[in-house]
Amino acid sequence: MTAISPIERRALHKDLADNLRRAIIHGEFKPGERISEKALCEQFGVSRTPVREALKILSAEGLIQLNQNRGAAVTQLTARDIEDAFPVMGALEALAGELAARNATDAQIERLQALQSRMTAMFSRGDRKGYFKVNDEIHQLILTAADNALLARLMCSVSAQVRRARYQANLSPERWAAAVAEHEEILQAFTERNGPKLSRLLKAHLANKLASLLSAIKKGA
Amino acid sequence: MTAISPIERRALHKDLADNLRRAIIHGEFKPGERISEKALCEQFGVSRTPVREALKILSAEGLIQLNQNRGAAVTQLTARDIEDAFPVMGALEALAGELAARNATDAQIERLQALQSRMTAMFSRGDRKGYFKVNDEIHQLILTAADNALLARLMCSVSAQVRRARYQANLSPERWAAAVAEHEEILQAFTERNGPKLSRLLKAHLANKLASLLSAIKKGA
DNA sequence: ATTATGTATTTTGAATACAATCGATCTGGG
DNA sequence: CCCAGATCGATTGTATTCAAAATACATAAT
Repeated sequence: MTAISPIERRALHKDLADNLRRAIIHGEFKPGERISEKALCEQFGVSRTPVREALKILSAEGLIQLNQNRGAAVTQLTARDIEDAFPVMGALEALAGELAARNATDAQIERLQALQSRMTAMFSRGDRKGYFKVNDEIHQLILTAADNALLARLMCSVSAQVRRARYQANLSPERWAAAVAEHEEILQAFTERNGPKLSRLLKAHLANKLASLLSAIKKGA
Repeated sequence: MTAISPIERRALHKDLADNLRRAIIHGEFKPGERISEKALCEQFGVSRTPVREALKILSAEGLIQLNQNRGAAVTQLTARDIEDAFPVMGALEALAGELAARNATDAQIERLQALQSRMTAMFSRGDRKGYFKVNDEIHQLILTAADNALLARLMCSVSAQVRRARYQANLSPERWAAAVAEHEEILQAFTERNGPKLSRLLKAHLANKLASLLSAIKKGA
């Protein structure tokens, strides 16, 4: 017997925006690459109207740039962009950590512990994709625990850009191992509900992550 | 003799978005008010396509909400929204202050001093509108001095919401006087290039501002 | 009288059609 | 051979048209 639930009716432009966003973040569209409306229409089998609406959304989110009469192009992440992201993400993550440590339910902390061990497993198995997935879930959980809609919105937008850089610049094995260790410490602080410590660790973790991204970007450029 | 400058060719949807954004922030569209596409078309004398594109942009910015098949409505600012904005704006402004104190040119600091006295003049003259205008210019200048594109983008988006609340909730005379005094201190810290002090003052200033907004919103609701 | 149901009107969603702009290629002159 | 200007194709911007959904209204049944 299937349960009865309200059937969701999604708008085309929303679906398109979601698909494109994921594709761009995952690097399926390369930075700087031009995006043709017509190509998208054929690819998705829809008319130009919803495609154009989706592009406007992504443009507002900063994932693509719209040039007058010259179409859309995936925004290039420069070294400067990453450098700018450092302090901003730092400030936001620190805040998220503080709020999360204060507001998290015990269930959420348990869930965090579970995710942490799953992530460690991914690492020892060498499963990059799985690792990133769990990693994202952890950050998502922290954001949920922080319980601040505005903060969530901003971090979502910023982290999309950072994730994009992460797909561009491949993670080095050394950095990966370090990241896992750092996450262990972060979890520890969380269970202690030690806000300041958590905030500091998150900040350091981020700084390390971004520094590694930055060097990778610079090497690539 | 008129100077020759490149004529800008702005896209219709961009113009529309800019106009609507200003209108919403200035409270010309009331929170919760429904926005009819047809009405906008007639008002601006354009077809629905660019109007719809503009609405998508504003929706991505969080100024309006799009309900499936039910059109657009100006987002309601709840007390919770303002409460959430507290720590976020605080973190961002603190960061902006820190960066600005480090990076500002002498010319920018001079300009800041000029703006400060203009603002004081507006206050003593009781010119609310002029005061807000100069006030915005000051915050804009700090953002410019901070020289961080990402930070600027985020603060712009968040402060748009806060400004919206400001137009909703009328500033009390006491709060106004206090704000002017606070700005004086902020300027002082700036000229001293005292980053930490600046950061602290901006944070306090913001907390006072938001607290006053919050009480006004709550009273109104 | 009140609730439910069917119909009409309005409004939004998406597709198509038309206009304007840009880039590239082609042509003629130096 | 190279460069300036015109022309053509392709792509984007805007308007119009068609389709689907939601709201409002009227009617009927309890």
